[in-house]
Amino acid sequence: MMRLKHQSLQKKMRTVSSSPVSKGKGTFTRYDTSLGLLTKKFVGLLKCSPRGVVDLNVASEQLEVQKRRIYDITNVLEGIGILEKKSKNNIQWRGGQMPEVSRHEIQSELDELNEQERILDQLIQNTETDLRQMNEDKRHAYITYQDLRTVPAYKKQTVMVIKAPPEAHLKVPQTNEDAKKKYVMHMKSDHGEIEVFLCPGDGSNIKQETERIKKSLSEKRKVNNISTNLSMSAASSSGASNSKPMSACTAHIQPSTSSEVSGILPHSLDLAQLQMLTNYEPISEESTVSRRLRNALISEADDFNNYQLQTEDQHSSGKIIFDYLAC
Amino acid sequence: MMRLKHQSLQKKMRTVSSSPVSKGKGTFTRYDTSLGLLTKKFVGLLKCSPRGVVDLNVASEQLEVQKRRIYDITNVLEGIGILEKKSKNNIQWRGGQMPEVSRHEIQSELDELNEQERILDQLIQNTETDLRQMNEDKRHAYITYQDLRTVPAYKKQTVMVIKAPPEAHLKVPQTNEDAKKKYVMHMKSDHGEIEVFLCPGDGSNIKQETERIKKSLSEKRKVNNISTNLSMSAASSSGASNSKPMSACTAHIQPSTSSEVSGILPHSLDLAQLQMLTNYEPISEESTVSRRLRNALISEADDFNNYQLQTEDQHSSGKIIFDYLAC
DNA sequence: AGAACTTTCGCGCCTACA
DNA sequence: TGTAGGCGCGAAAGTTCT
Repeated sequence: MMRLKHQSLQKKMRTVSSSPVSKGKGTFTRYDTSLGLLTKKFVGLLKCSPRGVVDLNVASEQLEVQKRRIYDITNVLEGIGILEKKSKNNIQWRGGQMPEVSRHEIQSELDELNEQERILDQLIQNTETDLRQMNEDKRHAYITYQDLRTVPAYKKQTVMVIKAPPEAHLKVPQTNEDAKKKYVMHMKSDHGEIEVFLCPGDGSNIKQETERIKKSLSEKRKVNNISTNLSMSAASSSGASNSKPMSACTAHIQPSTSSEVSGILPHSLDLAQLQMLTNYEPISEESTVSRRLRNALISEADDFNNYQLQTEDQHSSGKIIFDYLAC
Repeated sequence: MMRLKHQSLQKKMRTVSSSPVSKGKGTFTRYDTSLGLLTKKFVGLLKCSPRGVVDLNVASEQLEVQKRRIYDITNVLEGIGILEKKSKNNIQWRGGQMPEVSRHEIQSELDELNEQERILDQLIQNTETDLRQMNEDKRHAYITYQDLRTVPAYKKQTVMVIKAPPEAHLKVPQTNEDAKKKYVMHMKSDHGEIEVFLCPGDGSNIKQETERIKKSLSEKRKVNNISTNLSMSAASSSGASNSKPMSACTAHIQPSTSSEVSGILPHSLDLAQLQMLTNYEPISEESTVSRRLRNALISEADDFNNYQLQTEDQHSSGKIIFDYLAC
């Protein structure tokens, strides 16, 4: 082969091409003669060669490069097995499968996921069993004020415990002025009574909140809708002893019964309620929590749109209704 | 990066490996440090790297090569698009499809084959049509002595025209002493008569051949087998006028009819016979021609083994039999 | 903006090998 | 006695630090 000491002539006027930042016209960057680009060209040449056979000398002059560079390419491609030296100066493309890198890796990832699924299935199984057992013996199916206050996610929240029959409906509709500290809550029961317990944070203005609810309840009862204003920041943020005696507010709302406030949570809660109270995650973001709450509590009825109307009709026929408003 | 002026230390004791002719122990050939092998190693390293990501520095020391070499590899692999520079000093394997070289070629080959099939279908179609038409109007369904003699492949052959009913059987069994100039031919017909015409080459010993056959026929008729000796070289090899009057030998073989020799081919041939006579190729090799002939003439029955026995039974009940022997 | 490094890699010298 | 190809120099291209 030719021995060229310093032939700057070789670098003659290149066909003006280059992808990355080839500014100026006559200026050609390193990219123009790069191995990568050359490889592309080489493969292109291979593409239109019959049988995928290429003569290296031909390639060399066709691509206007020293043969030395061609060797670089063929050697590597041969290395990964997609090329084949057919004879002197002749290589041939060999389609075939690529080395299938990271196959083992995909496999292990798959195994991992399978194991994960298995574990989750196991957990579901366990939980179902537990629930079944728990449902059979409800003697200890209750929670205390302490239990509730221990839930980290509820620590700085205003917490209300609602006791209602299974078929009861609860809705927390999307407020017009979203993202505002204003929450509305509707609830109705066809067969049993609804009880609402306020579980304020420690040391805060319990009395104030309780008073508000009481006031609101007694006021609104005449109008079918019982609502109350309760600032969300009312719950104190200063942590203190959790072991103090239960302090809650209960609102029994029945047409024939007057509302009252109790300092003790009832000894038995409905299963569904228990679930919704214990099934929490340690998430502190308010919006998330409230959204989760909404999702958790709303039952079958999506026809709550008609709710307001129905209320009026059914109130006098023994239905229980409770509406709550906080801003 | 380190600048190594002439570090023969770099080429230290290699891990003893090498596939092609690595003789001696300490001796390591160029192959040990070849780009091809290095590429294999590199891919191997890639294989067990999580996510197919590899740090070039790590690869460099792991494979015990200058980083420069790694660049050679990555650049080429990047060129064909199965690697990707993820960031400085980091590349990532990209599975994906290979450039699919010579796809266009396969496609064109496919097109070509399809076209070829189309043409063949067309030819079959035409032939069928022609045959149908020909069968409807047999007025011109005959060939002359000239026609036969014009067929180049038969020019130096001894040619016999056989006229027999469609259901007739013909067999040219494999001779024991193969490749010898000895041919045997059996033929039988259940319903119609068999006619055999000899079409000798021009100027040759027609009379001799004819006489032989006649003699043989009359001799063997009593023994059920009609055979004749006929040297294959009898047909002349000196080409002359093809237009001379038809000269052939006909053998009518019927139990109740005496054999005769006619100088003229009959005016109508059976379709199948026409086919077998005209369907030739310009092949001059004798063995090929005879094999083709055999294939063309043998009909359904491969049970010709029983032939000799059957012959005796059926000869008297109106079956026609013709055997021919040439050596 | 540009000095000071680092990384990338074109390029062709030079030799193992046939 | 060439070819095939290892090998590393030194410059271009990128980064980081003034």
